[in-house]
Amino acid sequence: MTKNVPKRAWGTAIQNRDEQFEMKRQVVLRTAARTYSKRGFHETTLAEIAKELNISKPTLYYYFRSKDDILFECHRIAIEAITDDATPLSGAAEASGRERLEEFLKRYVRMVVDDFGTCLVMTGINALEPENQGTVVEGRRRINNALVEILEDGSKDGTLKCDSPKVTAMFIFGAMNWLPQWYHSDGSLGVEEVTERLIGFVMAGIEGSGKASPAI
Amino acid sequence: MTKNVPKRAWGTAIQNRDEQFEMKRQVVLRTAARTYSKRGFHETTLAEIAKELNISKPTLYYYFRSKDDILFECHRIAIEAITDDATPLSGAAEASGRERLEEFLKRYVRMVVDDFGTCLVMTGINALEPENQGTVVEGRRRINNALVEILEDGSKDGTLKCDSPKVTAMFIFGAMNWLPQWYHSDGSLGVEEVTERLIGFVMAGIEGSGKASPAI
DNA sequence: ATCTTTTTCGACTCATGGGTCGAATGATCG
DNA sequence: CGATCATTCGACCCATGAGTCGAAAAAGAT
Repeated sequence: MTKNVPKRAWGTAIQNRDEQFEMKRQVVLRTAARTYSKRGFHETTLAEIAKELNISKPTLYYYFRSKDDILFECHRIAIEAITDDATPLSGAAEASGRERLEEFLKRYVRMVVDDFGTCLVMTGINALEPENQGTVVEGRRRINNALVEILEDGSKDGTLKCDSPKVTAMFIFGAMNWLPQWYHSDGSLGVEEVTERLIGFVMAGIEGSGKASPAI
Repeated sequence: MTKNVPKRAWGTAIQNRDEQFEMKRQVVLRTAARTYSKRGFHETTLAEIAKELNISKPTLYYYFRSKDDILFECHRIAIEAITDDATPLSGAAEASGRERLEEFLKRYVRMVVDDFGTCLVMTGINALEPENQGTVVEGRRRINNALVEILEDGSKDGTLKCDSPKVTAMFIFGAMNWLPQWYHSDGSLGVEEVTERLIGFVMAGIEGSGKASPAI
């Protein structure tokens, strides 16, 4: 049952039809993700996206079923970028909690700073149709659990002193999900530096989120 | 030039017309803020809000100019809740940076957990008409600066060891602005407890956001 | 060159929901 | 008890933008 893969002239540099199709889809998605993030989903019209790409609105419908569909794909890509990576979500089992946490933070920041991640975080799920909402919520839940798990494991192996991992996880996600609101990769501040500072902030913060603060 | 304040029967318990008017406005705003937050601004129709209150859509227009206007008012109230409080935004001048930070966090959390604060954080500014957008952005900028200032002052007086206050401030706002996404005041976790943990997290985290994290 | 399939778009449809109008109802006052 | 003002709503208007259709152009295939 070997697939009938056609020999092609020009080698692999020049794409065949299917590749072109897929490529165009990707371009639409990136453009959409950026515009959705910048101007908001409902404020963005398909005509706008089409214009940006110098194509017509019906052409968009040749590649996607609906406006929601485009948004959903953006979300899916972002979630997949973390979920389906080579390494499992909660990191290599043999690594310490602290190491796995650092790795997780790096990956998440990388994701959230990218067009699709930014889109995931900045456009709510409200716009999605119910069925797709479920999928996205489920994906986010898994990412969520992964972090909580890491924090718990870190507490057990002693590399992270963290009681109330659930609450702490939320603080951490908050700090990261807010990134797209202020961080612009073309600014003077590099992603690496921000990531470093975030890691520092979180690592130190974890110790503090358990202790009661001094009496008021 | 004393204002002609009319004597009223029934004392102050029963409201006069102006008070009723204002009261009804408030009720609309609260309902709108909640619905906007829960379902999203664009997913919410005015008919819906009207129905929830057992009134008709045109009646809403007797109290507000437009759908945007309602949203704007919600944002305004939230911002005012912090900005126009008795104490100045950056806290009493004689207090230490650390004390002022704690106070700021408490006030901000209180605000963001309230209906209007939640609405401010969860509905983007994209929906607002340009002019109002400016006002809201300006308000948020001032709150932003207040926190940065506190962090800077804390570094100077030695009660907070924080270089890069701007980045740190963003982490902090992120952690707090994410609260409405997961925290529900009717759950088992009290606002006070969350606030305590947040303060702990932030206080400890600040120290860490300067230090470079250990090499990988 | 001609036939087939893929890709594109001009010109539509149409549901939705924000916003308006004028008339009806209710309160207040002299 | 009218006269006046505040409040409410049923019925309407209408701009907008998502989505469709059928036909034309482009790209391959034979």
